[in-house]
Amino acid sequence: MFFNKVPIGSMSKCEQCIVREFSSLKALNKEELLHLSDCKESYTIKKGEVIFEEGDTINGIYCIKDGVCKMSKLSANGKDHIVKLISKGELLGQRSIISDEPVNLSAVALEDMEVCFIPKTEIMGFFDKNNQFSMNVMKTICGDLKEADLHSVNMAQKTVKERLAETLLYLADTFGKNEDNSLKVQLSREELASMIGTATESCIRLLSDFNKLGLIELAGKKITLKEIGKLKKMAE
Amino acid sequence: MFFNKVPIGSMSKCEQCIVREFSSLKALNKEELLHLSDCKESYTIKKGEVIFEEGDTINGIYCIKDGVCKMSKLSANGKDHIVKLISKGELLGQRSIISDEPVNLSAVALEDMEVCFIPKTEIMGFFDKNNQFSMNVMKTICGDLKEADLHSVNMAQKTVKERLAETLLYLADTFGKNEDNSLKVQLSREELASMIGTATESCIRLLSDFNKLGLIELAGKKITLKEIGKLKKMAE
DNA sequence: CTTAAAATATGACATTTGTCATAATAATCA
DNA sequence: TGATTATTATGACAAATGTCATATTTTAAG
Repeated sequence: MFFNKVPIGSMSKCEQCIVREFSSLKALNKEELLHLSDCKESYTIKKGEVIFEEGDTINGIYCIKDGVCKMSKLSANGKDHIVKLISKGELLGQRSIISDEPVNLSAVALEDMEVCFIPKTEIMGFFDKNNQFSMNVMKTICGDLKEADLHSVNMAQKTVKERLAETLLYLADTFGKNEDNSLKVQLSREELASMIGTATESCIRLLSDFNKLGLIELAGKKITLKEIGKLKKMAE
Repeated sequence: MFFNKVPIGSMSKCEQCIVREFSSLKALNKEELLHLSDCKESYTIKKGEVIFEEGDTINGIYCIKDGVCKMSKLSANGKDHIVKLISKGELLGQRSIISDEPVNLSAVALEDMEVCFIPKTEIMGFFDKNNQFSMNVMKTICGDLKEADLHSVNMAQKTVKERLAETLLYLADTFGKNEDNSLKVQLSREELASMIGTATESCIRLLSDFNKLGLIELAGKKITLKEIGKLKKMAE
């Protein structure tokens, strides 16, 4: 890993970290948090940097303090497929650590990020001693599983147009909008296509159609949703 | 639930149940198994019967002693999509119990089944007191999650032909073959189509093509894989 | 066994989506 | 800034897939 390690001086104490409250880590007690502060490492990751790649063995999990990254998988035909986006407050790499297997997805920063790396030994200790933490992790993974099942049904049953509408709404709901009302996460057309599982040209074409229909507004990379209701109907 | 409850006399003790060894329940100790024997209920389920339906609240999990069932989800367009098949040795409903939510998939028997119902309270007790059990469940769900992610990538990136080849191989690998070498699990064309996410006609047509190419052999509902190697290549 | 119903099969055609070519625009860098 | 490259956009066409119609076969029911 070649990230910028944030110097000691600016390292925040886990106890005071708000982000922690949004993840399974909220179950940790004072003592555990103090210990965690000592062994975690803070990193800044620049847009486009790879956190880990499919097949890598990781030795801990990443707690995302800020920013968004894409989780993708290389398909047999050589195309990258974005399986999901992960953002502030989520943990990265839990599955790999629990299964004791290499990661099955690649993680790449979509914008500048701040993350904390928590060593595997530490996590395993929490599993061992803190039942609530284990339950939290289990619930998170169960939520992920539900999402994933729903996702494959959508991929299998919905048209590209429906999937595009749905994805745009998801991006707006999950990552919010800028002051000018445009989507906060900026994806290239290629990335968007790779999320909905279609060719880049098809994605561009449909965006163009949506634009002409007045459902969205395109301005360079910026996408603004204009007719949420109609988009919802379109996503079925 | 309206299954046939197997009378006390024929109820097997969990301690002697071999199937248990294949699931997370293998972590249970003697004492826990004795307690489990007392509170579990055995059922036989006939082919086609519904174990639970999407949205149902279940009050425990099912341990599958024998048989195969399909887990499906209704998509917005009204079509049923089969997300996965579950068979002997697997637990049904873990996600729902852990998340404390209704089930998100329906479970329907594809053949006659034997299952044991284990009440939620019992499971929660195991989570509380038996760390190894919790870890086993976590690992199982992590495996499911990995599968599910791979599944959506396949749905998104592969052609119907590739998905059909892949699914046939999966059925052979996972559920085995009869003495005549035909696939053990018998799915209707409609069900097969619903697994690979395509129209029934398209599925039939492709099976027909595979047949003409000598890759498989069709005899009524029976499907026999003749050219595993070529099918693997086809599935990419 | 006969008949009705369901499942499987096939053809014809429309629609969706992918691919390749090329143009227009935006971003990057010397 | 100007040149170069990457991204976005659009057209033309081919390939894949869905839909509807209609046989044919299999299964179930009486």
